[in-house]
Amino acid sequence: MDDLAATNGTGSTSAANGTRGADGTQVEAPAAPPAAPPAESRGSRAQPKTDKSEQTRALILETAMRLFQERGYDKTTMRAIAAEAGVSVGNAYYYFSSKEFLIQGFYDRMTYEHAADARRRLAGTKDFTERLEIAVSSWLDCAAPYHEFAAQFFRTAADPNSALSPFSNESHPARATAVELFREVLTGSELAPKLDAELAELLPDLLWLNLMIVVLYWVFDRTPDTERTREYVRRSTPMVARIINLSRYRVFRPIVRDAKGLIQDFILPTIGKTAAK
Amino acid sequence: MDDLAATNGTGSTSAANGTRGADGTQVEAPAAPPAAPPAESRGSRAQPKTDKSEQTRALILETAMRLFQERGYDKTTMRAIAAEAGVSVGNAYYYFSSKEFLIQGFYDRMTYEHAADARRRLAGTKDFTERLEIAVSSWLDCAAPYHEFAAQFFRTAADPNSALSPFSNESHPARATAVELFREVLTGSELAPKLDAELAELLPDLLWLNLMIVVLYWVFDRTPDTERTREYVRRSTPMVARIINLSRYRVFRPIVRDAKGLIQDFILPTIGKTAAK
DNA sequence: CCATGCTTTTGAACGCGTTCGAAATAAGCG
DNA sequence: CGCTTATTTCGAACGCGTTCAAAAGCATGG
Repeated sequence: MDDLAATNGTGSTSAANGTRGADGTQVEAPAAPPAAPPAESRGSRAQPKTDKSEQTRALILETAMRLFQERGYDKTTMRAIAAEAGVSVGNAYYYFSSKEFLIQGFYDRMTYEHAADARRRLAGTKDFTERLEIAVSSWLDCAAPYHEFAAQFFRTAADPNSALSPFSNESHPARATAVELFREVLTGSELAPKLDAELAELLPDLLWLNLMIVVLYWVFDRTPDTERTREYVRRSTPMVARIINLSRYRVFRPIVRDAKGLIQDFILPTIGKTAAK
Repeated sequence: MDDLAATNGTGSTSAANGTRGADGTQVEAPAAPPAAPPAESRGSRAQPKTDKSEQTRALILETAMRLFQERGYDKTTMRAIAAEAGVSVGNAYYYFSSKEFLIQGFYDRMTYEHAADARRRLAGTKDFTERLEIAVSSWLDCAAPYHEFAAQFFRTAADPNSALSPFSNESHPARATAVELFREVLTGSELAPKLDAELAELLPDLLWLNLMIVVLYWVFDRTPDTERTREYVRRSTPMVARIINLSRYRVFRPIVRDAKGLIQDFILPTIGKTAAK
């Protein structure tokens, strides 16, 4: 029960540590047009002044992420992280005000890798259903190595008191990155021009919500290689696409209008979109 | 911030200790047709043998629940519970294998009170939309005193590794109680006979899922008296009812059929319904 | 009456996340 | 260079959930 990472089924973006510079800052982005790097600044204690301090911070984060993957979240103690990184516990807390904030960095990176991987795989595909499935499947691939550990992350995300929750934390950079990806999923398809402009404006956020549901499913999925979740995505994606498509027809107008209002007034404001009324 | 219970709208089963037999088993059920009592047996360490042991167990649970309400979950330490109950920490762990299992009892009781309160308020109402809103609003009322504390519970529920999660724990008694309530919400309305039998079979679980969404919203709601959630319920309930109603019409047949399949194959099995295929 | 085997109870001890005052180091300044 | 101030590093210590070996109670039966 030591080498959990071995269950990773996907060949893509396999090296977890390789694509990272010695100073810990992102140096990859081989083919990712927009999308800013994680900018792992929030959640820290104080913005680092010197170079060396930035290095220490990065070192601690790298070490933590490596140990999380190797041993899981609970079994990775702050003392172990500090020891492995060659610093004191107090020093770790100087840069990360709690163990949870280390997850933040983890999640940010994964989201960024997901966006990059998805964009790579989306190139050339025009069909909306296919594009949506690619985007979601790409997430499953990128998240696969962290499945066990992700349960802990999800637990944290479900805590409204936590600053990490993608629901409550409005300026969560990872959320913005993911929503932007889904915007591209939509605009890059031949479905986009046919849709009501107002609805099209909401869709990226809704598709992100759809991803969150998949994530929920995935977290609870215990089948090998989360095969069941993959099946669920194969099955549910065409339905999601169909519902969106049907929204254009007359009969569905009133219900779509109501749903739009409900989402605009009650859902989006809650997840960060500040009254795009 | 001491008397949270004062905001509780329902006058039902007010005394925390009163309606409990000397042997600790439930003896209330003044007017609740089906619905088994919480049966706070699971999650314990070993089934108690003697009378005195059952008393000790009940005393610890009562004390814990009282302190949770008074101080919140995190600030209520196991040592404090033990001290307040007049036992040792080790003894508390003899009856409850972890602090989480104390929540179980808490949640079970709340669910039971909700079912009772909702049934009382449902009497005489036939309109499905109204009935659904009553059931959900009743939950909000019953849960109101525990809003702050509930965040912690939700966090626990979102952990797939926890035995408490209503999602992963198939035989969660609270879930069965709640689903049964929604079955009555449906069957007691004049909408029920008009629906497709197969769909009607799924609906109680789906309405419970709908409640879970409301709970999610509620947990994150920071407005006073969770007024925003109440508004959300007022707004979303008619829409849910309308969608169910529309499912009868021809145009919606194919999409409803697909959704039904998806739910049967992927959703219900995950939340405990063992392949009602 | 003691011996035996069970359930119940105890509280010291462990490992954890986290805090905090103080030491070490670096940076500005006359 | 010394002095002062800010930044960074340290590690002992605190309070927590949890564990465990041992003690205490308690029934049974010889």
